[in-house]
Amino acid sequence: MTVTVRFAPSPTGLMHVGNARVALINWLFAQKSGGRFVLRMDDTDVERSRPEYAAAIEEDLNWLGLVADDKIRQSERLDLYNEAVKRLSDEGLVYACYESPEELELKRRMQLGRGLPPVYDRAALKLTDADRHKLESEGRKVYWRFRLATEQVTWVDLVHGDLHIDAASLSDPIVIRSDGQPLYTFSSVVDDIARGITHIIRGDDHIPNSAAQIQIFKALGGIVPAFAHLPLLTDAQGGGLSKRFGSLSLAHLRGEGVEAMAVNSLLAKLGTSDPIEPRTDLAQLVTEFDFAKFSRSTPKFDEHELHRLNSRLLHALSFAQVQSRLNDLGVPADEAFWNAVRGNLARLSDVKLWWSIVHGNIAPAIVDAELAAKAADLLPPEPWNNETWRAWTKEISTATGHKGKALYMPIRLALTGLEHGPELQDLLPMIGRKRAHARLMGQAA
RNA sequence: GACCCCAUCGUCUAGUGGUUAGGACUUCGGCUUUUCAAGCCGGCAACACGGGUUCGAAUCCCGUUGGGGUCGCCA
Repeated sequence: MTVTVRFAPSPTGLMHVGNARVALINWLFAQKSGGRFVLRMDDTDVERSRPEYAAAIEEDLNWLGLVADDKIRQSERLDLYNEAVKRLSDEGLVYACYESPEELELKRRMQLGRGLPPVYDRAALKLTDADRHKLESEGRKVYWRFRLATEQVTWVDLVHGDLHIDAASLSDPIVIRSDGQPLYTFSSVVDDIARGITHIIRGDDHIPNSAAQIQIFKALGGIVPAFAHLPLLTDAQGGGLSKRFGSLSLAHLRGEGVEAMAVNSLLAKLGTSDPIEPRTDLAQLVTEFDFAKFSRSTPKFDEHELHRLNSRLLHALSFAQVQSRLNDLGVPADEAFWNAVRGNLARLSDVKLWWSIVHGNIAPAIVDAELAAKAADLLPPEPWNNETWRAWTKEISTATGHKGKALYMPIRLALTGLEHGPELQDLLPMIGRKRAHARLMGQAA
């Protein structure tokens, strides 16, 4: 059977690093197994789902490079769910209930107050046909629950190993709301069967769901897929990631100039035994992927680590890998320039700054006018090459007696206007004699 | 409250009864004649606690503590 996985976001908000990690790992596993990756929009919650979020999620996924082999929307498949419910209710595995949400909430509060687990008491199971008619004639809306078998549900999880949940500790899941809308726990299983999903890879928080869903898979006559429950990411303080939702959204990170491959590299390696190192393409992440490398404990996601990784990634990018994007930024294709400056980039758009320092017009920073003027004087005639810098600074040193930082820093400031930057040996020939001379004399050039 | 998951340097982890407890990131120091980056060399830094089992425990068992998750007509 071909491996088939799915990423099933609900389009109720922007993708953040936690969702992205689940999507990535699904995709990597599919690639590694020569399988398929299905994108399923879980948009059955009509009140919260928004088409613009669905579009944003797809945009984020494309940015990361996680292209789906197949796309489905649950809102377009309601008939499928209704038909499945009909089948199960004929078999007595799904039953009609009539409590209002408020009544259920009250029941839960009372159970909690008595120190009991807030599990549905199955009162509706005791209803007779006459009771049901009466309730319906009173205008009560019916909703449907799946009747869980009281058993120990066990499975071998790809990351956790043996897992077991006592179904008695779970409420019978609601499969159809009183407004007729199917609910996730159920519709998800129907689609997983319909699409032949072989592996469900999702967050740890779904472990209790999985127990109920395994029973639904069996009730529907489907093959129970393998499960992999990934430990949820926490923030650097160990708290839930949801608090930082906004700033950790993919859209936000992208806006900050974080590379897609920096995100992919971190998310693929965090919580695994592999060192966290930048990878410039997804193919390498695919070959390195293995569930056996994943730890069972919750890793901390550190935004600073992402930014450090982003810098390291940029420094390692070859000219060929960025050429077209440099064009998009309006920076002419120049391999020598790229190789000179890439080690100083925190984000790709920083190249624009260096391009203007080399070829544009900037104001120099003069801290030692006398030294700068002398240096301008000693500028050799062009053509220049990588040896020019060494020969020139040596002459300045002999002429002025300056050396070390006292020699180099004023010149760097005059030439680039900045304290930090690439090797001047590489930059100087690109800046050229005319600009260098003007800047050393304190003129913008 | 009930149920589930988890516990090794600051962080990500290796380790499956006998190791000087290893690596990566961070950090610190040094080298590469200035800065930044990269590279190399070196240093600091961990088995949550308490009981067992055993000749021997980071490793197996029990308990405690701590952290995370779930208990929705959300997904």
